[in-house]
Amino acid sequence: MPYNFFAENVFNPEITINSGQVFLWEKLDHTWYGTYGNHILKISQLPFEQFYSDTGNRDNVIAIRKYHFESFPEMHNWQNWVFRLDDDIPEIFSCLSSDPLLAKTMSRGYGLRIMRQEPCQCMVSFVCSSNTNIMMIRKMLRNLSKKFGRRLSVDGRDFFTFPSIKTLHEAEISELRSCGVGYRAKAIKAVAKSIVNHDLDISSLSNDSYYEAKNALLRIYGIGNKIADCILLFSLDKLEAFPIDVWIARALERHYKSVIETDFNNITLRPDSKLTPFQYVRISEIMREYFGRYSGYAQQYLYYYIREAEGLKW
DNA sequence: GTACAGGCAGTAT
DNA sequence: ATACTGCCTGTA
Repeated sequence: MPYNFFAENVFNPEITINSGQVFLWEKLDHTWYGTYGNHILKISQLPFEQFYSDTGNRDNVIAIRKYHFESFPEMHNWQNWVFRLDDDIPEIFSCLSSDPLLAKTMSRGYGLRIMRQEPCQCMVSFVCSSNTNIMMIRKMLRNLSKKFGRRLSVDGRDFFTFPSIKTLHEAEISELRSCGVGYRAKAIKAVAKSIVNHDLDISSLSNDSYYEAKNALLRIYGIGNKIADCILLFSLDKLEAFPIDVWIARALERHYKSVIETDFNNITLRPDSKLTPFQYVRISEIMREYFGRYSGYAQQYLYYYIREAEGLKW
């Protein structure tokens, strides 16, 4: 099944699932299924309901798509948590729209959300993301779930929850590698170990500052700047994080060169869009200052924009 | 066969 | 601080 649900509207048009951040969602027969740690989430589309506008003008018919949310086991009102419905999108829009490119992109992709992921799943997911592509990441995570997760039957179909950290910690490197994760197996174990041993207190990280939490993550083998920023943004509520992958680096090179390459900053972007660790930290700082406390949303819109603009294969 | 894909760690300079 | 290297695995 082709993987093409990038930026598909889930609640037309208020909310969008973005495959760039959530790897274990799939759509089957107009229904979305997703993995949130130990839970399987389900979104079903209901038939369109038609309304006449309040003017009573019969030509002015509005079709509204409604959705039904379920979870296994039951998690009350999970959609509010997972889709961050408390984020004030109009406020975020007004904060970011002083930048012309973002104003344009946000208008077009209005509704793109940052989904809140289960932290342990998020850590493992992005550890798997290094030096590979989205298709491969999805495959790795599906294999891990199938081998180490819990089987759950939903709508007569088998789903697998995400493996617990304890299970991953106890797994042999060779077993992890059998899931196709390659050399990342060592890093997966390192993540699991740091949580099991309480070297990393995952539950406190969202209360810590961006820098404190990031430094804690960076101590773990296999987690560098980019992966740490993804974990912070997608599971630890650090909306000020600005992960820079090669795509974002390309977007910056095309559209934000003047913001970055100033005499004061003394930075020169390389043509191949690769950053040294020092450059990463510096440029990330510059952009976080430029976009402000919702830099993470800016990053998501830029990612959305550049992948669409540069031609992409999913 | 080779290049490449949403990085990272290790080493040398 | 930067440059260079190797790394699993599947696809083009």
